[in-house]
Amino acid sequence: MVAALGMSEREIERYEPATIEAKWQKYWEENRTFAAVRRPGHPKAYILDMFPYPSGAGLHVGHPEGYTATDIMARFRRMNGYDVLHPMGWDAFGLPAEQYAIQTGTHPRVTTLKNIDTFRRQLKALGFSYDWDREVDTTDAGYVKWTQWIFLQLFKKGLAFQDEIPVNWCAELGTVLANEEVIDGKSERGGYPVKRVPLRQWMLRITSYADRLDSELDASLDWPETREKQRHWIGRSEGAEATFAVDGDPSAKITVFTTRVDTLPGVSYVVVAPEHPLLDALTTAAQKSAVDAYVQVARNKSDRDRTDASKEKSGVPTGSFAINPINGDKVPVWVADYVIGTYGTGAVMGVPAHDDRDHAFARKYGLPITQVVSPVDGSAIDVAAAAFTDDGVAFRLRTHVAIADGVATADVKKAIVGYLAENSAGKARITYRLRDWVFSRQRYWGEPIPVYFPVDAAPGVDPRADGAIFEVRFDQPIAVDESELPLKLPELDDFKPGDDPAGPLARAKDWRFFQKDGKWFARETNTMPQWAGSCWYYLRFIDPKNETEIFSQEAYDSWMPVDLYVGGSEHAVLHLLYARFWHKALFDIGVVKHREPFIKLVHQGMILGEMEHLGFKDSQGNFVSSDLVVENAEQSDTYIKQGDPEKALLAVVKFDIENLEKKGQGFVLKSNPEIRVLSQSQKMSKSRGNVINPDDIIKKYGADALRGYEMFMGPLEAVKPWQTNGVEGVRRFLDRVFVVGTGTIGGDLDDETKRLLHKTIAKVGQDIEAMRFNTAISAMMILVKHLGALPAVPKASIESFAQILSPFAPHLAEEIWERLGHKTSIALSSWPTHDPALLVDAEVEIAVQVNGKVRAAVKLARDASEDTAKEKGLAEAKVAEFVTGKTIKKVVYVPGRILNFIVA
RNA sequence: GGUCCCUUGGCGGAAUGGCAGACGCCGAGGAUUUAAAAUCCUUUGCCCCAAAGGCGUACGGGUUCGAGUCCCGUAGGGACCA
Repeated sequence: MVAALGMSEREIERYEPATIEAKWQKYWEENRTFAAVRRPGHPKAYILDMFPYPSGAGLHVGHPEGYTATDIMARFRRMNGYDVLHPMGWDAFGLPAEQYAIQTGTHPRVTTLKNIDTFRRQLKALGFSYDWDREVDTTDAGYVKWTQWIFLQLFKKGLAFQDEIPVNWCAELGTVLANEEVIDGKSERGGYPVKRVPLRQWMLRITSYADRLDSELDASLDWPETREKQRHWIGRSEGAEATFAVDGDPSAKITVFTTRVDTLPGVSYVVVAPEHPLLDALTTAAQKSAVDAYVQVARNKSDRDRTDASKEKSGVPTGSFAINPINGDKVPVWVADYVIGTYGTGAVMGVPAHDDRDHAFARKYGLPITQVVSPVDGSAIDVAAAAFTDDGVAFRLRTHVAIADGVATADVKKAIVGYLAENSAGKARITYRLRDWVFSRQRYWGEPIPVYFPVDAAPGVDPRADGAIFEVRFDQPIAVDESELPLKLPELDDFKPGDDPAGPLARAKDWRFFQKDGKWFARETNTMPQWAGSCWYYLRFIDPKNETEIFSQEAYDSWMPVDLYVGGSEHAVLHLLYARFWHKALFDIGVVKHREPFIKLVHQGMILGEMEHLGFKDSQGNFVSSDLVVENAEQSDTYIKQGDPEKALLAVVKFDIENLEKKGQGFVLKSNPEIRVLSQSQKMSKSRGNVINPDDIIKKYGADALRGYEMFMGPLEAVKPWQTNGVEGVRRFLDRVFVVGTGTIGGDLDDETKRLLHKTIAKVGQDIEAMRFNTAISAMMILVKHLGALPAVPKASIESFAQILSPFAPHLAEEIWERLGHKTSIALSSWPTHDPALLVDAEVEIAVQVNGKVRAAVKLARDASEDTAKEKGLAEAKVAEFVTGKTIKKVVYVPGRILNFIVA
């Protein structure tokens, strides 16, 4: 090919990404090429990445995946005349810097700033078109000020409040964790044990937004399945409350919540939670010791353990009886820990015939099981054997209000709710699974909560003195005045949490206590969780340096809402739900003008390590087929033989693909086809040693190659295994681009090249629009191969090609663009136009089938008539062979697509 | 256990219901080279020496002139929830 370009005599210049990339990164920075500027009359695009936590490990290959995708979108929009806001910043509060501080004494700020520098350098090396002048850092005082300001707005609206609640206290981490940060009784981060203890906490009343967080997740948002995940998390359920009178105690009433109020006539017992306020009153003298003992045990179990469907349910009778409001039945009242005190009403009705959990409970304790719902055929069911939990029709109801057999479940519900409402014994009610958000952390490295409390002490007592006697009036919180924000963290030498749940800030006495008008006050010593800063950073990017307002109205109107938001699906529920909650609260006080912040959401799929083939050997050195091997539950990445009582660890042997062959769905050893191996790609992790460092890839292949490969791997949303060979493939493509783009330029555009060029321009544009980057790259590869085969590359074709390449491989595209004689950045050029007339070929090749089997292909005018097509099709020898001597029963002809002869 | 998603060559993946496997990787053969690397060309789903032909999108059914694509069921995998 080089010879074809007439360059064999000359010194051949090699594509050197290191030189080109550094040159253009410097150019963009010096020229502020990507400054976000709003021009009248232009559309806008706010294209946002989930900003990273700047960890000490630096960038991993997952970051450039989503970041390249948004960069392509941003560059594409700019070339199409949009004003683009494409910013980057740092979610920089968080535990690792603080843990490091505890171990080494290095201030978290020092660690954080160092890590940010690393991340910034790495991101700049990838050539992303961020407006770096808008960088935000959640730990920066200028940012913390507005995080605290939002907290104060929530506080003033009654959305931030204190509560003494049983929380997940992790002594090792020295902090309280949110329910979602606790997995199987251990902390998500670190795996330390978590205990339930009552503690004063700041809470955010997210539940008061539950209905809107659910209902406003509507079709106007272009979101993936994440929408459903959030719906499940919020867990709206329509049901009813029913109030049971307590037999012999006119003052006591037990209200239960149920989604199956139609089964109220089938209640055999009522259960209250161990935390239920009436429990003491309900417990008879005879049952007191049993109930007390039961409550004692239940107290230390987590909600998750208590409600785990796979665990056996337990309970104790209270000795009292309740009156069923629908039929006057007397049923026993039990206490059981599968009912959670803070959920619903803290009490449920037991209908063993129609609920699996109640069924198991009734069988265990010998409670009656009465069928009140049947399938639509009205049949009796053996409910003693299993619960019938489907909707159906009424079955032999005994109720104060007459309901005939055969009435549908939905109508039974209405009739019963109607009766309950009329008799003040219940009503329809909607509940949510969503809980209020525990918002305080007993840590140092977070935003101080801008609240203080009066201190009660004898006159002259200084609460800072050792042994001083005083009381902090936590019941009288006072908001820090907005003019005093930001409330900065005190300097500490010792960041250890200690065993005081008040947190390390409690030790900074000169910071914590202050005098005003001669009276002592104490600051809140809890800090905010890491979520706080990320709840609103997208709002700060629009006006990041504003010191007097959170942002200006002009900036808001210029850029909001976010048009495209790309990030990992691990944030599908929490971050995105919290951010939506804050946004709605800000909407209600008129700070923002849109109900939802993120119009379109995309999750990039995780990049896994390279595929591995693992064989297993037992202690005798014999291979064990992988279908007889299971992962050892006690230690990840270790394996044991299925059903081995000794749980002896198997030796793991990595195999090269050369030693394996395909059999069925997997691979077996060539040397012994009975032995299957485990073929898998795993998450990248230090311990597995399969981590790919982007710096190494850039050094060896260039940033453009890394960007291109990550986009070429497959669909953005898919989980994909890394293949370093694939990077080499993309690098070869870029090498060819360089040769073509710097070779002999000239000559006229022939018709075939012209058509291919226009088709490619159109396809790449459409593919970018739909974020199908892999197929866009494939189309460009085809074009480059064609251009490379020409004796000289027509200037118009290489110019347009450089432009469509530029969102993907911006450095190389700029270099070619400049060598073609352009003085301004290709990033500021206009996306090339294509002629739609050139996209459709006048003549097309279509397949000719006989009985659905392809026998030949014919060239036909796109709009050829059926008669012409038939004639041409039958003229093909292969077609004739299969048609001759048979009757043509039918001809299917779809112009430009298919010709099918149906013969008998 | 529930909900949702997925399953296409040796690998990553393409395919508005219309010629399955585009593009890339790996492999094979060739050119170039003193030799190698790099590069370029050819080839590359399976069966069959080859051709002709047949078989092929996890498996079993169905709808359709035509199914990777739509419907039902089964198996396997993943995510979230419990």
